[in-house]
Amino acid sequence: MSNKVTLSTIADSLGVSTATVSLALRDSPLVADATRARIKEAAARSGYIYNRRAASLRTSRSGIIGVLVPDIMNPFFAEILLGIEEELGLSRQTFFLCNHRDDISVQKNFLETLLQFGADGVIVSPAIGTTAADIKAIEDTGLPVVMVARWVQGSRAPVYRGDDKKGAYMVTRHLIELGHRKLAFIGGRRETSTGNDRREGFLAALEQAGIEYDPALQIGTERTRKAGYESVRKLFGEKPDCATAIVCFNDLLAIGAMSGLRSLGLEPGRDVAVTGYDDIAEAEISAPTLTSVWNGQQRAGQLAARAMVSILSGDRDIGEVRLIEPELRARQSSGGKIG
Amino acid sequence: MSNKVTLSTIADSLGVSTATVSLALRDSPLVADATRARIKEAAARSGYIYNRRAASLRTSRSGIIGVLVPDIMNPFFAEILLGIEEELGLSRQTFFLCNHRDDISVQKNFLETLLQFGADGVIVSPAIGTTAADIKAIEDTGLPVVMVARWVQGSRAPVYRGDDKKGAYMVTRHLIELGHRKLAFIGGRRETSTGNDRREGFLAALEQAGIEYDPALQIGTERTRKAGYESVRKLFGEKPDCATAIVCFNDLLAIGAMSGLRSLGLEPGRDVAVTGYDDIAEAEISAPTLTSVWNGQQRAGQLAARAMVSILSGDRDIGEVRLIEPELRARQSSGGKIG
DNA sequence: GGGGAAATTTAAATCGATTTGATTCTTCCG
DNA sequence: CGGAAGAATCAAATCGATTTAAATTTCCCC
Repeated sequence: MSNKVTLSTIADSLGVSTATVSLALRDSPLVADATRARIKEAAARSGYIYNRRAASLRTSRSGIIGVLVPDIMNPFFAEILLGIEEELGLSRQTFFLCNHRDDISVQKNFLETLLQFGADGVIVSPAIGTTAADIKAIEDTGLPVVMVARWVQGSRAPVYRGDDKKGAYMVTRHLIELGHRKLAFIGGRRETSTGNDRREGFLAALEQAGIEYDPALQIGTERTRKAGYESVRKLFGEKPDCATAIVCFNDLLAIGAMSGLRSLGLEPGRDVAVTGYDDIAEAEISAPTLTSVWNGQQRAGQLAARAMVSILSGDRDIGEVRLIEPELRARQSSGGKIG
Repeated sequence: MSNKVTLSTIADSLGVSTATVSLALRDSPLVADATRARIKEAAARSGYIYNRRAASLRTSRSGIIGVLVPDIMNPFFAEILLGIEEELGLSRQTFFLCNHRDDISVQKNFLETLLQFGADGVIVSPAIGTTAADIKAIEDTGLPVVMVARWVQGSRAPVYRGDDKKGAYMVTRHLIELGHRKLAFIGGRRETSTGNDRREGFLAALEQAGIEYDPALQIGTERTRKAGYESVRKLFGEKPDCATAIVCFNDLLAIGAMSGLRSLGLEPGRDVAVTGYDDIAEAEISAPTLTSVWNGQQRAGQLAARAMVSILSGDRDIGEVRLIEPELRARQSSGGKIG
């Protein structure tokens, strides 16, 4: 209750020095057990609040880790966050979250703020337009950087992510094996590494099957349910038979796409096959259930966080499992397993 | 690039005192224009990074606002965050986000951390189980508290939220006017103020219409898509005609519920009416489109943030529009407007 | 009981920005 | 030219915890 309890308040009340109090509270073996007990008791009783800014000013360690993601509303990134949260919680690190919305100036501002607060490290899924030089600039200030989900051409910072190209290849191949020859691809914007990689996987599968690709069937858009809905209405609104299958960049688009198909009187999984990517929780309970690719985003978040913790504790070896093996999850929407 | 640039680095290089540098960088009218220009130029050139912990140690103002929400994956809270973010961005405040997952110990830990960092204020949507005494305890440390979306019985901290009772009444009434007499209610857990309020609104509408309520038709569960899906399968799996309409606590449940109905061969909006709550972006593009209640969550976030900013800048009058008027958004899923 | 090793405790410097009261420098007018 | 008012700058204290070298106490054994 009393207005400001500091180390010296406690020290004075007990007739010891602040040095002793500081050491005692941090369980230093230097102080006698009896003294430690007295001090801890006094601290608790007086409602002492540890002042991190003072401590961190002195030690230049803040216990803060910055986490930047493009879109927390997107379950893909929300699941990454879950993984990060879980792992950082274990080592009692606090994190500052930034939702940069792929706006590079938001990202930049936040990084600046992190520096001002003396953050210990950054875990980032970089915004569209981030360059290797940008990443380098952060590292040059002494802030270790770990990337997650997205990577940046030319940067040597560690990245934890699913193998997007391989996963996209797998799901496309799945559709081709079911007999589809006219495949649309939605949401593969080239500006992000994931967009590029998944697109490449898609094209690789087509090429391998000798299918020529029709660029008109590729709509690069936002990656929201709404975008999926609208893209499908645009594509199929005019020509309902333009394609028999839709490969979506992610599950959100796929869910929107299915809704879009229905609004046109087409039944997803029967009239048109639809696949997603990421295998978010919703994929299992959509109607029809959604064929997707498990991408291990939660695991990627975990690994990235663990790597950061290792780096901060001085390890140089931060584990080399950085590319997560994707898994196809065939469900009703691709028509592969209707019923 | 040089390793640590501080105020005195700059001061030395220019042959002035740190006092002058500090004042100049903060645009104090005390320093001469020419001097200010020289100093700013030197700061920029040397890559000076403002050290907030040092500043905040001295001033005891940190520029940090803590924001706590139950679940960032839930679009309802994500939209609140959007509002908060937008508003705080305007006044260049940083915020620490905590996703407490309705775990009261997570909430407690985070509040402790905020105190240690010397946060200036807290905007919170309290976890289940939070008491007025808990809120009081925070306020007693000198941290101003503003609540959003949820309120706590007995607490006098300002709350910005939609009028849940009224909204639930409106949507239930809408169904009754369409002729429904057997209404189920999903997700109205009593532990949160929103759950309670919406449930009361629902019951009020029934009572007013002279409909007796069947407790078996009320399933209180999680508030996820998955829970909606499963609840419906439980209710309608055994007795497909147990109800003709489902009032869901929120849109997520409603979307899951529609999916659940479909999986049982029932068509939402035709065989069974479904309504949601919150009017999240997805409501408009689900198939069928979802009847919901606009709850103004983004606006609530904005207002809460604005109130916090006012409080911090010393205003005592923080505006009294704290209860947002809900609006019914009738769409296809309630069968009120099929086609 | 003396001496030295081991165990405790402490004084004081430090981290970097802010702020106040004092000092120095300008201006300008009588 | 003297000096008062105003402008610009500065020295030094301060915020609160950490840390190191030094001081003090305790302990043990001969």
